[in-house]
Amino acid sequence: MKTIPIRVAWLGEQDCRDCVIRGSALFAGLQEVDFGALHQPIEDIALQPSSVLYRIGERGRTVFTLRHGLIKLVKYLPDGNQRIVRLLQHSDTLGLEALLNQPYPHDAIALTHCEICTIPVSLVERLSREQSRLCQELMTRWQRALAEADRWLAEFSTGTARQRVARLLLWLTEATPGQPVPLFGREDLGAMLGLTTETVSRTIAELRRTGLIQEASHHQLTLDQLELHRIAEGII
Amino acid sequence: MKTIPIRVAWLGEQDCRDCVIRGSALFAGLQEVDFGALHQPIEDIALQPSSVLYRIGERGRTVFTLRHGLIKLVKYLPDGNQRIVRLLQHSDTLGLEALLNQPYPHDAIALTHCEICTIPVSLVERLSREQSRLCQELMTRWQRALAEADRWLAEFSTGTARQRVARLLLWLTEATPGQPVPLFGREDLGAMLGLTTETVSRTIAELRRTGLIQEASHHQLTLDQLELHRIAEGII
DNA sequence: CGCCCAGTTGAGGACACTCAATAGCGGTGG
DNA sequence: CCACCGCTATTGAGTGTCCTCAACTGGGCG
Repeated sequence: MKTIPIRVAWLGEQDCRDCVIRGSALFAGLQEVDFGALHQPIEDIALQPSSVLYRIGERGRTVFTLRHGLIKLVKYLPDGNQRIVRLLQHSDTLGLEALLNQPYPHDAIALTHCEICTIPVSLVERLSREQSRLCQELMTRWQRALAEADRWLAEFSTGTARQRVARLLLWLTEATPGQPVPLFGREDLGAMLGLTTETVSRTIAELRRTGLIQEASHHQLTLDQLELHRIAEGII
Repeated sequence: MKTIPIRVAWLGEQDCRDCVIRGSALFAGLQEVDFGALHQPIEDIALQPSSVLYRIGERGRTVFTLRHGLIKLVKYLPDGNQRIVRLLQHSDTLGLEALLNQPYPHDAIALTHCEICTIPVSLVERLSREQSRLCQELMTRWQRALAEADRWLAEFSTGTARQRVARLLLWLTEATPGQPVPLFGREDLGAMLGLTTETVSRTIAELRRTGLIQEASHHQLTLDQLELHRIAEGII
């Protein structure tokens, strides 16, 4: 795992510079937080594309918040195939399982350049003993993950290849409306959508030919959202 | 919603008779629990097959624990199709979203006869303010739901129809090993596996013809687990 | 410059979907 | 008790989509 220490930062923070402790999402609203006496410091690390944050089965003592970038959570099927179960974006939390002393249930692998806060479980445990408000915040994180999981099951596992690709592209714009959308490797796209790389390739080629997507710059797409929506919903 | 009040019971309880408060899973380990002054009582209700516990979008003030039976969580796609996102079994928790003042994100509908505990959110909120241990229990519930969701995404949305059906049947035996497995309507099975009713029907007919499943009694199957495992993993 | 990997494209076939007709089951009423 | 109805499950034929296997292309990098 290639990590580059940068600076101290916190869960769900919008901007890093003035973020120290107070403004944080997870720790927001807590009074009298004592951050002293940590065995393990909180830090902010950077990951290159395709580097591994953690592996399935590892028992970490760390929870992560994604400050910037995209991370894939990967599961492996008995037949050796892999399936990308979810993508995490800005301000999402990873590795909550560590709070329950459970091994991580996926591989977490960077898809783009990522900046990630590492929070020691011990800190969360200590604070949650004193501050019941933290419990609410944590549950919100769990809930968000579950809602995403359900959505992936419904949207990216049903319908034709065209529909699934369209839905995924639209999903990617949601986080950053108006911005161009990063395009991933065909293999990753296939693993997200339950399709083969060839099918994804063909589908994207066709969308490009009909002008619904255009390569603005290197691996950056601009979308015809209206038409893609119609495809996603099966109108076309 | 057809409900039949039965008796007071608690989250995750194994047996109802001697369950009052102490032995409960969610409330286990809490000291000095004061159950007085509840606006809304805790009760145990029963549901008939295909009756609705709650609907998507409703804002309930209740969390549920399934004591007995099977419940499907249903999502609806933009194109009108429905997808069963998860099945809940004995001792699973439903409606945790109510704790966060969120609307329920699915329809919850009974597949079999069900017995369900209803727990007012107000009680959980009050207790979690005092007892940090409850937070841990709640997170465990969230984690369990998320793990199931991920599993459904991996197992029931990839592979051939044969594989998916085999995996689902095996999943159903896990909760009650050795016991016969209930067989649902083909439409429900299709919605669980992302297949059409016809495909499910054909697949099950073929499994029955080859003797891998046998109808022990009315809608109760006995399985050739060994062979089904081989199918599930794509060895056949 | 040439290698290597990722993406594209093609041909053929397998699988699941669609539409449609039939069979089976359970309930109701004569 | 049987006849009839309605619903669900089954089965069939034909089609379409996606998968498989394989060849080819092109860009990035040593």
